[in-house]
Amino acid sequence: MIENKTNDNSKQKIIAVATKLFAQKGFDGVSIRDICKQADINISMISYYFGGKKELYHSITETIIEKQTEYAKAFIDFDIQLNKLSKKEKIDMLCKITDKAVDFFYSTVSDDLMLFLLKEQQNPNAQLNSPTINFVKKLIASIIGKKENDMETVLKTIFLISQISSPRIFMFIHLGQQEQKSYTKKYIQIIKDNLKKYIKEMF
Amino acid sequence: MIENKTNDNSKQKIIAVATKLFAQKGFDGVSIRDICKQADINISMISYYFGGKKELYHSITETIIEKQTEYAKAFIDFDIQLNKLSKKEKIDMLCKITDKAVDFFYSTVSDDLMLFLLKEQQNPNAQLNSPTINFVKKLIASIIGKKENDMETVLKTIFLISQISSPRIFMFIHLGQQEQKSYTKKYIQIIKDNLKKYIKEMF
DNA sequence: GTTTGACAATCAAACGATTGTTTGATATAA
DNA sequence: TTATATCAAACAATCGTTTGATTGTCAAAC
Repeated sequence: MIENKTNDNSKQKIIAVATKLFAQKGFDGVSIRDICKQADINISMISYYFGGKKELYHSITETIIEKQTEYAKAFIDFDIQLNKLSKKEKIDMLCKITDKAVDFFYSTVSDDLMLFLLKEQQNPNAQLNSPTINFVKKLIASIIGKKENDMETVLKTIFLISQISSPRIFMFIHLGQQEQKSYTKKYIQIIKDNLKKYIKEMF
Repeated sequence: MIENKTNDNSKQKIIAVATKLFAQKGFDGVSIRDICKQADINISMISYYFGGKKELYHSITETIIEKQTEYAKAFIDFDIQLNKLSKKEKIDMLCKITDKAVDFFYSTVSDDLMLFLLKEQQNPNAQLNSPTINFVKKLIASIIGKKENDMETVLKTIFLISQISSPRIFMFIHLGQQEQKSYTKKYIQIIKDNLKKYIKEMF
């Protein structure tokens, strides 16, 4: 009584368990035997479905990029008519983006994916080039002036992006899961308010 | 012509290389053969001096705890007379602490140690319990009221601490080393100013 | 309705490579 | 001599991967 044929079930199971374990212990900290044991699946299935451990990891990475790109699409329209906007409109747009960014990180991205993303950001070999971050950079550059290579601008951008994502990361590290859930809603609003205040003070 | 006898040189060499590599690639991402090859030292020396790979890692961890404790000593005197201070004095103290914290992270802690610390913070098995963070928690609790277990207080504390350390982390990730050095000074001041502003707005 | 063949999915077992660790011999300095 | 330091070599264990056989499924042929 074993279910077979066109069984995406196993593939999804592997991805789910792998995402969780990679997020917890990193790429080198997890063996494919660990993954398969927890997913209750034969070891050879990883090579069978993905080609190997690296390819499995890469598969998860691409999922994140897809999610980020999807989220970034909301701002592509703005991107086209960026130079037509006034300074005030641009700043308002930046506030809207931060609002969306916080919502994105707290709704679309699962806890495991979030931790995975965090690990990936610190991976020196990582190839994650967020379209969102690139757009925000361009946006801020267009507000201050046209010096997109101005390092100070980039630094402020990074500072901004860090405020978007880092609080949740610290919640992951320092708080238990139950405590997280009960304070998430209230905390999201705090983050949003602080970000808007910061943006308006910045320009 | 090989230098011998009471040779701390090798031990220090191992620690230096290990700290750098652990920070870059994490505990599981580095083999003791990698460390010894880069330190130009025989493999057996790690077991000889430290007992094993885990013990070597733990040795580096303890170095960080020692540095943090030393830094935290500056506030122990304040800790004793905490309840004698007025609210305004407490807030001023918090501002002083953030100032010291930023200086600490940018002067005492080396780049390798900083990255190592970052990796360690995300390690679910980590045992790093910063005395500094604990003191800041207590301090903020005494400002708001005596509810040290109030989660909102803790959350704000975490938000504060995240602002102290996270910008530097993002500089590590997104900027080259040369760009970092040339903008560090200016950036330290930006961080300090923002932190003080945030603290005074918070209460 | 049954049989057949092709294919995807799963499995236990073995592969060579790499892991952390230990060993026993050797070299150096007190 | 004695103790510390270093070394090449071997150790068992684990790693990612591959193999070859076996399973279940479904459409086509009978």
